[in-house]
Amino acid sequence: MPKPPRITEAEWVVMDALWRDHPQSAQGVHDALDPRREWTLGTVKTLLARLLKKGAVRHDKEGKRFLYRPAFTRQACVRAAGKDLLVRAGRDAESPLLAYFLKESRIGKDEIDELRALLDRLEEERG
Amino acid sequence: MPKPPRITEAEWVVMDALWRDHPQSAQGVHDALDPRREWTLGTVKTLLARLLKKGAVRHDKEGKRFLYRPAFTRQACVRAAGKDLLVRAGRDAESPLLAYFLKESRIGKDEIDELRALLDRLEEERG
DNA sequence: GTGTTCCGAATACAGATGTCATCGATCTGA
DNA sequence: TCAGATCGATGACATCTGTATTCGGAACAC
Repeated sequence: MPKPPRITEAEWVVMDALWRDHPQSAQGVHDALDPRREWTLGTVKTLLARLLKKGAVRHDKEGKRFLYRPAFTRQACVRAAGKDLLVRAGRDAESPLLAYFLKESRIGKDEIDELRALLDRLEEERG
Repeated sequence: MPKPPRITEAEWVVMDALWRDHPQSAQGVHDALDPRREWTLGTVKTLLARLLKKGAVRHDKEGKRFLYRPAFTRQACVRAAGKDLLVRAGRDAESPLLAYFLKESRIGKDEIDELRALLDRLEEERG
């Protein structure tokens, strides 16, 4: 199972559109973007081409054009990015980082329960 | 209270050395780096200059040379980087990201308890 | 005082990134 | 069959990043 490649900021925007809905044509991705981000179709095409080259998306021909789809789940990419951050930030930063994320995130009751269960399991493992 | 600027991967390495020990000269930072990262002194100087320009470090002259020190705490920079990631990854990714961090991080019992308390407080707030 | 050493400043340069425009092929409708 | 409308491919180009060198001056060593 290959690892997700590193995805740049602009590329995340395109991936996000594809995770929300796929397969999609370049035009479809462009249409799906928040219009406040005034990208031309050309920009979207370039990003798709780069994502294709680095293996983050796949495409199949459908008639005259291509339909794109993510090659990795959002979760896998998020994890890879998270790992990158952890490595950069260093051990000393883990706990504050977690606390920060907890406070900032909008998770609801279900997720809170899930995380609590996770903590219980963690505690058990680590003794 | 200014926000920490965005810090690139190579720059993190230099910041890490400064957070560990400061103020330090460019030479001192270079000496402090893991030697497996075979950077020349020149590379370190360039990175320090860039960090200075973007306001991530400050320096004071000490005789012939400069002594550098971080302009922001590690925590502040880590948080800024974490926020960046949250924004990029999108709402859907928050919970998996948290779960991943919990599993991957090496936090100990005390931190686990702290996080549990944080979850309790969160639940209360959100109802 | 002259050579040597160390420093910061400036410059270099390839590759990554953000953003677009152009081109040639193809499909579409009159 | 001919004018548009679309596509993907390719090129463009400024900025950012990673990595390193060169230069002119200050300090030190004799």
